[in-house]
Amino acid sequence: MSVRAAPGAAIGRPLPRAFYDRPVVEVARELIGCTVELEGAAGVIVETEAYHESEPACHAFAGLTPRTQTLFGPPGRAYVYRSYGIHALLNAVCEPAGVGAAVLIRALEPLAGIERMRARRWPISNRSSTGRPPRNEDLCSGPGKLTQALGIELSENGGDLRAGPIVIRARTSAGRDPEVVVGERIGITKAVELRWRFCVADNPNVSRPRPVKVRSA
DNA sequence: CATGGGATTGACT
DNA sequence: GTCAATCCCATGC
Repeated sequence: MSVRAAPGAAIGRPLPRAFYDRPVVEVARELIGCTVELEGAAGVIVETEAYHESEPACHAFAGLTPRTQTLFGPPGRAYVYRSYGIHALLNAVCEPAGVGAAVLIRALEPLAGIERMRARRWPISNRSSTGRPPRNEDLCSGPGKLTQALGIELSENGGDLRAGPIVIRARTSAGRDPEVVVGERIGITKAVELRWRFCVADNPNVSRPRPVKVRSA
């Protein structure tokens, strides 16, 4: 990246298409520390997983279908799909057009618009007299939670992650590189042995289960 | 057209 | 630890 964030800037410039036009596991590792934002709500990526058409856990494994069109499209777009009938999950499409691959964004550290996130995660209808507002580390600590917190809907599918509405920005040069650990992907039944999950070590916003093995990446 | 299975979460035993 | 909610879509008849 030739352009450096201005001094004091909280976040960097949007990641270029070329960033995503690379092997998906590499991109998953390097998205750690970047930021996701939508309409004033933003967070730092602390957990990702890679998916590639060559392995059966990836939706693109089934080939080009109406569902996987975005996955096989140009890199740098959002692939948003509904999971378990309830949650919208956010992915960043990677590798050249024609190759089905994406990085699942699994957890964020809330950075901006936090009260808005809390309101989305704790609507009036869900409040009981005994319940307490969710802690910050419960707002985005899972792929379904973070899309709810940011207000990401299925209509964002196919959107350009450089132009928005969802924007992913580069990590700033300020601060140390986070220590990243790798592990097996979560919630899948096929190709479970691939260690394509990347997490910031000891970050409370990472989803459960936390990686057992602590191998530095 | 009917069926079944999720890249999850939260409530409950 | 178990389990249901609920929608999209892939698959098969």
